[in-house]
Amino acid sequence: MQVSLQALKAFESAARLGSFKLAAEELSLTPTAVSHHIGNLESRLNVSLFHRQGRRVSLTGTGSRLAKATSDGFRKIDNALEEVMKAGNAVRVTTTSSLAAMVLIPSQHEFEQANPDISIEISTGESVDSQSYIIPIRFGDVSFAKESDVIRTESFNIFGAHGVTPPSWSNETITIFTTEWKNKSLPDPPLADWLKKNELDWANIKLKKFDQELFGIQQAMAENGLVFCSTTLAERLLKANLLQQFETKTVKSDLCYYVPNKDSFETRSAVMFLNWIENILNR
Amino acid sequence: MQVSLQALKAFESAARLGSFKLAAEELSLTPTAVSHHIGNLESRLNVSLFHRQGRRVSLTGTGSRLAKATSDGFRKIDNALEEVMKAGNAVRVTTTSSLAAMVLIPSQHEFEQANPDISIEISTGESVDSQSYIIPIRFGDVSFAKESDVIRTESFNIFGAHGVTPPSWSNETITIFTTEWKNKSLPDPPLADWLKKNELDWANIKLKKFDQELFGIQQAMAENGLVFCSTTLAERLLKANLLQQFETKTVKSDLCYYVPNKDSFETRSAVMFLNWIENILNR
DNA sequence: ATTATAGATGAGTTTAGCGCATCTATAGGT
DNA sequence: ACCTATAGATGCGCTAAACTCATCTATAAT
Repeated sequence: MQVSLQALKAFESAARLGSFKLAAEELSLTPTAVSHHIGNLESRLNVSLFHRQGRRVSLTGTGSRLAKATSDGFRKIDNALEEVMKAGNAVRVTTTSSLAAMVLIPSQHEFEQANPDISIEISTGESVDSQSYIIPIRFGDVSFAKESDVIRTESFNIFGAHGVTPPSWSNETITIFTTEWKNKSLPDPPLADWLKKNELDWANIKLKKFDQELFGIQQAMAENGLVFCSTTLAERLLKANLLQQFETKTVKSDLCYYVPNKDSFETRSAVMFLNWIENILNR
Repeated sequence: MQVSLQALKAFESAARLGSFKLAAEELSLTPTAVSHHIGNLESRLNVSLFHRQGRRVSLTGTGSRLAKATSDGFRKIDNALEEVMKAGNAVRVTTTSSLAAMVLIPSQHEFEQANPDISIEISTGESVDSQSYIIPIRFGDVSFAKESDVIRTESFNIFGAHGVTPPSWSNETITIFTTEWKNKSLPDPPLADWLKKNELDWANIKLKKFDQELFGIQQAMAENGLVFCSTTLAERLLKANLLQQFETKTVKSDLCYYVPNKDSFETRSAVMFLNWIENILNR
């Protein structure tokens, strides 16, 4: 290399700020270092870049031409670096309200404790800017997702609020909260399968539908009722004794959570997060 | 600074060439150094920039985004640097054919010997691109030039080819080569003044005019004749005994050589050259 | 299978970059 | 007009960053 890049950086700063002292502050250096750098640059290029008017400096013609180019060049590089660093030290996730509220947000703290240098931003809703560096955890039909992208296949069961007495499936009329997705192309919750597997029928069952699993679960807890929902969402509440499960059997569904092109996330933080969330969901 | 510029430079090169080894060669480093730089970069940014496929590397998505920016940025800077360095290590001059042929070109070698790191390009003709970094040595009316720009005021005299017998001004008819500028706004050579100062008259004088002093001088030498020209151009030929001067007195003229905005040239080489040529012309 | 090559890794060495002390010139206040 | 405070220049010594060397691994080529 003919000239040092650090010298150019010092020059760029000094040129932009019109002062070696200010440049030194910006770069966390002493004015001495800046002076050395610029002197070095001038002698290597055989050009004077600043007019020295006693204790004041001003750019020469050549100096300002060079300053234009260095400023533009370094700005371009700095912007790209900032982008990359943002991506490297934070994880931005978007997903459904239900997964966010029931799993991600409650566990967020645990992850950030284990990885103090990585911060997580969780957003819900369809603001799929498809902006690079955002990790989308999608909810959908398992047959539409690449196998390697799937992080959790959904199983369903009936859960009851804490303290509710186990229902007697034959005698009384039972109200069950369940979900009817807004998006009609999604497979329905496998209630029919579940009844079959548990050798029950529709006779005494009354359904109450919400468009997000989250709402059914909350309603069940609020009204001491029953909810038919995914084990994924119920798990934490079971452990916390806010929900209970009965002697019923879990059924698989065609639903899953997946991250499109999961393996294309290259930042350390994204990789850490994806490993972690996959572990959380499947433990 | 968060990341080292040299590491970025190494990354840019490796990204562009697709190989650490080639990058190392380009930067005159060992592959080890490039590997260290890129590893360092990746760990500081918390991002992997290259996929390592055994002994082969390829950019990740993030890597190629960053590479785009760094390549653009460094290219911009490098181009500007090259411009400046060209200006710093070479002098480009344009001037009249006469000054070029009679003074600049014959002395060019001497300057380049004294300043081995500076090369001179001399061009004539009106290709005044007004391109930056070109030094124009103009020939014109002294009253039109800034005083500080003038590097030589012209004096004129009669000179004869080597071996020609001094003319007897009174008896015979004498042919004198002189100049009539193409550019009519230039002051004529001060032949009238010269005759007056030397107490001679037009009686026996026959003029032959060229549009450049150079031609008159060459013609005089070729035909053993006399030429009325500037001392500036004659000087070197006098020393070389190719021309001789007589007992006549020199007269000043309103003509001069000047360099517009002479003091605005900031490159070391331009400054060196200007000092040197001013010295040559006035010694 | 064997060899040659690209890159990774760790430790030792060199040098570029930086700060300190000192000096000069000047802007700004009294 | 003088004094003071400030910006920058310069020379020298130190340290951390950058580089190389030796060694190791994986893989492409033959």
